[in-house]
Order: sequence, then structure tokens, then C-alpha cells
Amino acid sequence: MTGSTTSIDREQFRQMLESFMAKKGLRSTKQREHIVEAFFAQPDHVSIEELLARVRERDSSIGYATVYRTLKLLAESGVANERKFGDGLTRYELADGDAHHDHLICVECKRIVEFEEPRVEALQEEIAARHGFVIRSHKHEMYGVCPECQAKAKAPAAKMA
Amino acid sequence: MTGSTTSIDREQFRQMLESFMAKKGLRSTKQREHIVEAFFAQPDHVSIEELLARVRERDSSIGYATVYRTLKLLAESGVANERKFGDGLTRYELADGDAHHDHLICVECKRIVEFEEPRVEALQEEIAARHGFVIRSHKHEMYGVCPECQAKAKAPAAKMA
DNA sequence: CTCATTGCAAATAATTTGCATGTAA
DNA sequence: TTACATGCAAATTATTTGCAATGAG
Repeated sequence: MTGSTTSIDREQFRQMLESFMAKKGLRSTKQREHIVEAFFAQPDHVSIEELLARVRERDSSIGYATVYRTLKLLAESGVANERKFGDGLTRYELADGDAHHDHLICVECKRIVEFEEPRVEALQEEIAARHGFVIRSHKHEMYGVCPECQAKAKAPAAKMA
Repeated sequence: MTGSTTSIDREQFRQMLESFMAKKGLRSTKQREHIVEAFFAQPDHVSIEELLARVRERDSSIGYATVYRTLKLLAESGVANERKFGDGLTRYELADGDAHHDHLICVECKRIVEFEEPRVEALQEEIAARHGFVIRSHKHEMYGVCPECQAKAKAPAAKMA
């Protein structure tokens, strides 16, 4: 029911990953399966430590190096994208090849809101073409203050007294 | 002669910095002056180490911690913006409050091309308004393959033979 | 004189890597 | 059996911080 228009489904991602691994002669292990599973279950800007915690609920012996290595694998295979927002952490999300969503980030409360805007996509194509680039991916992040934090900033009457 | 339409000039940036420092009771030192000078001389996505190298040409005794601290200061004062592209380095650029330029990055040769597109700006405002956000800044990066690298990829005839 | 600033080196934090052992294929 | 994969701990890399000495106001 989350039905986004053109997004790739889990099955296709599994296929991508499988064929990538086959091509490179990589092996399927229970650790990798757990990690990929956990990632698919929580595909939005997860950090390594979040993922590790989740994965360890299933198999507490999994080491963090394996999570790092597997996420890098997912990124190489095109299934995941690496993201660095302001904090020092690398986060990963589903590559989501078509339904390009972008981010609106509150600089006060750090909330992350996603949005989609096809017209921005169109402009990107145009800009890329102008410079002769073939686009692989993009990041579009807007940093600002969310409605809640604006309200908080306006009504600090109690504190000011 | 680089005359971009609405960009803030150096003088204004110096003013911003000065009033920020005055407000916070911070002091002006020769190290800070050197660093700020070096930054203004090379304001596009410079890394700390690049800046440090340049600053040490003038005063070789300046420590790298000071560069880190000063750049953070510039960011807080609104004069500089922090940027993290793919590599592990934090880069800084002039905040450039109005002439919002964005980046087109070649994933092969790492070249960074800047572009400006007012229509993207307009759409951003619209999106922000839709979510009730007040925008402070934004990042818009497109990753792809530049014309040169496309050419290189197409003509490896010698290699393929 | 007072307190911010500096340089250095040590401390953190995130990520990567070497290696002996485990394990898909 | 033959590599690839894993877990651990040690290594790296980028950045931050404690502190005694220095210097601005």
C-alpha cells in the first residue's frame, strides 16, 4: 500500500544483488542474508550501528566489520546508496532507481522529511545534458527549520520571563 | 570580472565575521587572519589540508587544529558552508548566500563542475512551503559521468582487442 | 591582568584491514 | 578441496580536545 509509482520492488533488488554476486564470484552466507533482510525491512537512511543492532537480534555473533562489508557490497551492486548528512555517520538507503525521493532536513530537531518532485528531475536532466554528463544518481537536500521548531522558536515566553 | 549576479562580496563577508566575533567576544589573531585570507583566496570546496598547506606558506608555525577551529568558526558565522562529497574529507566553500551554485560530480575522474539554475531554486521554495519549512541552505549534487570519461569508456579499442 | 587562543600531542570516532579460522560451492 | 567470508583486534583516517604557554584587549 505504499505504492510509489515507478519504484523497483524487493524481488528486483534481490535479483540485482544475486546477479552481481554471481558475476563477481561472491558467496551467499547466512550473515549476508540476515543483513540484507534487515536492510530491506528498514530501508530508510539506516546507519551501520542501527543495522548491526537489528541484525544481532537474529544472530548475536555477527561482527560489525561484516555489516560494513556487506553494506558496501549492497552499494556496489546498486541496491543501496550511501548518504552522508551532517552528523558523522554514513547512512544507507534503497537505491530506488526511479522514485527519486529527496530530503528536507530540520536543522533544529534533525527530523528528515522525504519528498518527490518530478519537475526537479526534469531540470536535472536538462542541466546534465547542458554539461554533457550522463547522470547516475543525485542528492538533493534542503536544510531548514520545520514548522514545529518554528513554533517553538516563536513562543519561548516561559523561558524568557 | 567574475561578476555573478547577486553574490555577496568579500567586504560583506568580513563584516559578517567581524560582527559575529564581536557578539561572541572572540579575538582577532594573526593566525585567524591568515586562514581567513587563504580561504577567501581559494573559496571553492577546499579541504582542511589544502588550506593548511597554503596558510603555512605564510606562517609555517600554524597548527592544523587551528585551521579546523577557524573553519568551524567561519561556518558558524555564516561565512562558510561545510560540504561532504564522497571522499572522507570535509570541504568548505563560501556561503554565497544568494548565488546558489550546485555541483555536478564525475564519478570516474572526480571532477567537480558547478552550475546555477534559478528554476531549481524556485521549485525548492515551493517544496519547502508545501512542508512548512523555512530553508536555510541546500545541497544539490548530481553524480554521473562527464563527457571526457564517456569518451574514454567508449574507445578502449586497444584494450578490448 | 584576564581570558581567549594556540600548538602540540593524546584522545575520539568512524571505518578499514590483517589474519587465523570457518564454510559455501 | 579451494577460495571466499567471518570475527576479532589492531590499524588507519579524519577530527576533536586537554593543557600549558602565549597573546589580544
